[in-house]
This record gives sequence, structure tokens and C-alpha cells, in this order.
Amino acid sequence: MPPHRARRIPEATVARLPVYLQILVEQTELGVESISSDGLAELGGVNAAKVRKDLSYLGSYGTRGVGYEVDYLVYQIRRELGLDHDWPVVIVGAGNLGQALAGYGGFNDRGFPVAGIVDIDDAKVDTLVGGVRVRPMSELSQIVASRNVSIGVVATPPASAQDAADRLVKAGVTSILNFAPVLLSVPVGVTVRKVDMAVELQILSYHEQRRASAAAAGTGGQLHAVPDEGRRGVSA
Amino acid sequence: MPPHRARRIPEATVARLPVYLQILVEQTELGVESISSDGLAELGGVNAAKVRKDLSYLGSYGTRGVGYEVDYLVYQIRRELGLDHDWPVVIVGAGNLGQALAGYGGFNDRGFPVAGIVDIDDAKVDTLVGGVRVRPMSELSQIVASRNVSIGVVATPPASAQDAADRLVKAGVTSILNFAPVLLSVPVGVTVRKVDMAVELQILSYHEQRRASAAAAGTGGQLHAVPDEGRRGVSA
DNA sequence: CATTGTGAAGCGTTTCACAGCC
DNA sequence: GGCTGTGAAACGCTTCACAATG
Repeated sequence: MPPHRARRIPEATVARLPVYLQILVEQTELGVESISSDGLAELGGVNAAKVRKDLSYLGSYGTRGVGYEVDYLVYQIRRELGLDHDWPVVIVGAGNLGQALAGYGGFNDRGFPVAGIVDIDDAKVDTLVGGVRVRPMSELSQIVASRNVSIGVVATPPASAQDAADRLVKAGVTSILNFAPVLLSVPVGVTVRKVDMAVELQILSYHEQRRASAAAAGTGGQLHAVPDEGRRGVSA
Repeated sequence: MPPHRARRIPEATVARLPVYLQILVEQTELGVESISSDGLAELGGVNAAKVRKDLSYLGSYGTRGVGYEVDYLVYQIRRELGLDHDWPVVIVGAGNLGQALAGYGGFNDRGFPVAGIVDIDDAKVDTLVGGVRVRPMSELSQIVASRNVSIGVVATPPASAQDAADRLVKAGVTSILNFAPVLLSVPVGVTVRKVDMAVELQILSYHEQRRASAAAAGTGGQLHAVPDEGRRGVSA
């Protein structure tokens, strides 16, 4: 029996594993070979108990009294996240955002090479963005099939986003990262994650607004009891 | 006593209010004047009880047996989120992403005009992106002060992100939207939200990987019991 | 009588606290 | 002695279910 039958990892933990991974890789580059839950917690901006619980879902890979071996943990997290191989992605929409994403190193570097970027607008086709040639929508299926793409990125205007998603799904994509501010409707079995920058700004606006009205009300009111620590604020 | 003493709204609710707001605005444009929690839930991809609970934090603005008046709800959500006025933002970093953000309509349109975009690299200064001229870092404070900016966007490479945040804070910004894959350290009282696209892709990778190993194991295995509904998948 | 508003139950996540182990 | 791994408590969010009500 393998060390761990595919356990179910809580979504909240899955969302933090990439953060730990990034930190661990940085530590490797700095020559650090071992790290404690405390150390990792500090670097990740979370608390140590959470780190230990999170890592415990992967298995018992730490050494009591010592900590975790950085290399080994990197390996295990990568394996669990399916990052032991690259996941080519296809981007639909070559506007501002699509172009930025195609050119953004963070994609290519971290295991998500851009297999292609397509646009319905023929005027955009054949222009170069970030070293990638924009291709016509008609080639989407072929890109997905030939490069074995399972992750698609929707970077179109809102009005075209559902159409983009439909095409991606039809082409065989089973995960979508959606940057358009609309709810995508997809078949069961397809995973969608949405990143909406306007929503993020509106959440910040809420906090700003609260601060403002708090200040207006009780002048003596401290927002949070300041925990004698120079830095670190609300991080949500 | 005013209808509502500044109640504390759960973070989860705050994160959904912008989504409801968007939908309601769209409905207004379609001429819809009234909407039920069921209708709003459907359009927002959540369940009706959640909609009602969420809206109840704003006050009792619905009518039993009828629903919610769209206009009035828009007004109340805007007020609660502090969207009754614009929040000019300043972008630090005029690389791929910074440029895309400056040019992205979704920012300007939805109440967050770009007050300025700055970069440390003098080679980028004075170039035009999205109709905005890139300005030198030295002008950051002045932009923040003169346009009364309280929200900053960090769109620099990871290595410069902390420096960018420090400068924003020193200039007087109290909320930061961080696109760099690093944990920003800021004084208490400053709110940071992080958007990390690599993290999003890695979460999708996890789900893809699970699907793959599930398929490899029990061939008969359906991922989720398919709830006889044509569309709608995991949306996290 | 359709639909809201909301206590109360249910559930997933976080945190505590300490036994287990190197 | 120091640090992990983990039951159990605490917490916050979601969902249920129904009384309140226009």
C-alpha cells in the first residue's frame, strides 16, 4: 500500500499549498535545507498550527524535534498539486489582459506554458504578443488537441466570455480560469475559477469606507488593538 | 436612530456583494425593476438562502411576497461598499500587467479611475499606456496626495513588490491590491489583498490531477453524482 | 400566498493544547 | 528539549425550515 490513498484535501488547504510551495522553492534557492512549521508560517503569513494541519494532509513528512526537509516537501507538494509535469494553457482573447498574460513570465515559468492564444477578431490574428502569435479562433480545437491542453483562460470582454467558455469546453478543456466579470455556465465535471479585479477593488473600497466612517464616529477608536508589532495588516 | 448602526458584515458576504451589485446593474439595464432572492441567486450562482442572509446584513430592504426593488438594492449595496464615489487608484509597475491594468476598461468604468501609473525604470517613463503617461517613481507621493488616492496596485516583479508597497504606504495609501507572488508586509491598518494567477492555475492543476487519478483508479467512477442539470460545475 | 427575514442546525476551517517522537 | 501530528474545542459560514408579513 502506498503511503497515502488519495486523501481528500480541504479546499482551503489546497489554496494554501501553492503559497507554501513558492516559499519552499525560494528557501531552496537560499540554501535552506530544513524548515519548521513556525518558520514556514512566518514566511507565509499564517499560523504554525495551520501549517502543520495543512501539511499533515499530505502525510507525515516532518521530523519531530527538527522540522521539514525543504526538498522533500517541495517534491510532495508538487506531486499532490499535479505539478510534476507542465500544464500547457490556451488563452482566449488577445486584448489588453490576454496579451499581458501571454507575455507574463509567471505563467511560463511556473509550469503553465502558453500553448496558444486565440481571438475571434481577425484583425488581431497574426500579431505577436509576448513571443506568441495570435491565432484564429478556428484553430482552438487543434491547439487543445495537439498540445493536450486541459486548462483554458478566458480573457475576453464580458459579452463574449460565455461563448469562449463554450468553445473551450467543446475543444476538450476541463478547467477554466475566468477573468471576465460574468458567471460562466459549464457542464458538470468542468472546474471554473474566477478572478475579478473589480471585485477585489470593491472589497478594498468597503474596508476604506469602514475606516472612514469609523474615524468619523469615535475619534479615539483604534481599528484593531495594535498588537505591538511594527508591520502586517489585514490580508484576507 | 438611523436604520442601521454600522453593522459588522461577514467577509464572505462582503466578497459577494460586488457580484450581486453587478448583476443588479445589468438587470436595471434590462429594465427589470424587481427581483426575488431566487432570481438573484440563480444569476449569481449561489443559493437563495445565502442571498437573503447576505442582504439581511444591509437591512430589511425586501418586501415579503414580492422581492427586492432593484434600484434601491443597487443604491444600498453601493453605499455599503463605499461606491457612492470614485476611488482613484495608482498603479506601481508599468510592465505587461501594469499596462494591461491601466488600459483595462473594467477599472475605469467601475469606479476606480487610474490616477497614475509609475515605474522605477526611467526607460518606461513617459511612454503611454492605455492613454495614461507613465510617470517616474518620484512623483508617486504627489499623485497620491493631489488625487487623494487611498488604493494602490502593486504590479511589479516579485523582487520589487515590497519596495513598491513601502513607497505606497509612505505616500499615504491604506489599501493595496497585490499582483506580485509575495507576501507584503505592511503596517497594521493597511489592508492588502493578493491576486496570484499562478496560485489559481495551481489550484486548477490540483483538480485536473485528481480527475486524472480518479479516472485511472475506478473506471466506473463518476466524479460527482451528476445532479440532472445540464450545466454548472465546480466554481470554488 | 409568495417571498422575506432569521433562529437554529449543520458543516468546514481554524485554533488550541498536548501526547508522541526524534 | 524542541517540534510534529492530531484529537477536540471554537469559530464562522452555509443551509434549513418556518414564522412573519406585505
